[in-house]
Amino acid sequence: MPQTTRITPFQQRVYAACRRIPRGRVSTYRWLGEAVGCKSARAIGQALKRNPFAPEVPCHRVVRSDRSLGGFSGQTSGGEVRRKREMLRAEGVRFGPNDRVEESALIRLAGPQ
DNA sequence: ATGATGATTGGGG
DNA sequence: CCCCAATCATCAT
Repeated sequence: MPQTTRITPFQQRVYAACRRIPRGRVSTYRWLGEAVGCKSARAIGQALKRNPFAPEVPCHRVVRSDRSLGGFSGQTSGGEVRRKREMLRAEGVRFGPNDRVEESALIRLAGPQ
């Protein structure tokens, strides 16, 4: 059983960066990592997966580098991911062919370096 | 401390 | 499509 209540310093940094993604736009696991000084996009996914502040911390606005949706609510495919797409669409994010976020929706957050 | 596990990524076949 | 190595916070031993 994971300690779902414990928020690590790393998670705080990731959530703080995630909060800067405006409505109707999305960023990527990789860019979020750059904004926080972490070279592992997977580690970012780990933190977002344990996000207890959704949707206040908009973890649904983070997608893969190739602009495909990526995971949501602990799943990499299926109904949860489908809802992620719907939430984004409701916020005004446009989608191109085969569930790819439109390029114009991407936002690269400012970070260190 | 050591090993396994991911909401990843870029590269290769 | 599939497989692999690199990456690193977390979790289980």
